Amino acid sequence: MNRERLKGHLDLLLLSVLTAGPAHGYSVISELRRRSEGTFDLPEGTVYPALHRLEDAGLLSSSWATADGRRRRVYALTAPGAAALAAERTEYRHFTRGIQAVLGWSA
Amino acid sequence: MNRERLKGHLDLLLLSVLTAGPAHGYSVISELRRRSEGTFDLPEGTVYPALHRLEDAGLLSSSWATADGRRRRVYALTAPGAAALAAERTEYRHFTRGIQAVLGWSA
DNA sequence: CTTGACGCCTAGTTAATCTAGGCATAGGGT
DNA sequence: ACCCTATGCCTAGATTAACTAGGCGTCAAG
Repeated sequence: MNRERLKGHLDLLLLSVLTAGPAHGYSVISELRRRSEGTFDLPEGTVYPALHRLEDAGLLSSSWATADGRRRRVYALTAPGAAALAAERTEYRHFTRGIQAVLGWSA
Repeated sequence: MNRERLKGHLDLLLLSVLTAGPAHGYSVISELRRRSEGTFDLPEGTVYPALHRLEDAGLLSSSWATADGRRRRVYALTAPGAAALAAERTEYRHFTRGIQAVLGWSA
């Protein structure tokens, strides 16, 4: 997948994964890869800064956890985050409708 | 429409518009706005450089025309351009399938 | 004791798009 | 005459999202 295509859609993906429940960064990456069947195999350098940004924006909250001697930062969707996700979904649909209209796809 | 979302999809849109026949830059912008019902209202500073890039890549060919005392550069899809468009469409579908899979949309 | 999976992080780079201007013709309004 | 808008083209530089390329550390397997 051409990376440029992802731009502007990353937050949608991250917030979406976290609707299933709190998760740490590494597992978010795995889950994204698993759900998309390899289409979205994002480097850590993409995901971690994005999670930090979303937390700074108040859309996620995080806390440290330890499992098997490894420390993890676990992220959870906040109420504003859920609202932002809903907005992202709406915008995404708007976007795809626009593309389809231009392409002449009735779908 | 958040502009970031467009990134990586611009070529798809431009090439798509030109499947309807040759057109000049300004009309491509209008057509994009019309077909998408205002969703894609792109600044000239976005479209003109993109058309130049596509022409440099051999996906478009251009020629000057004059109408009503105004000069226009008319762009037409080349054979490689049509092939690139087909590839773009496939990649776009791949992209949307990935998103939908992550969002849990069966669509 | 090295390799790989797990797990986190960030400084600097890249590159696509946008901003903000410039230039020119035509026509309508005042 | 003058200005404004629509039409039509262009580009240098700014913006900014995502990526590259590293770093650090734990643990289990071979």
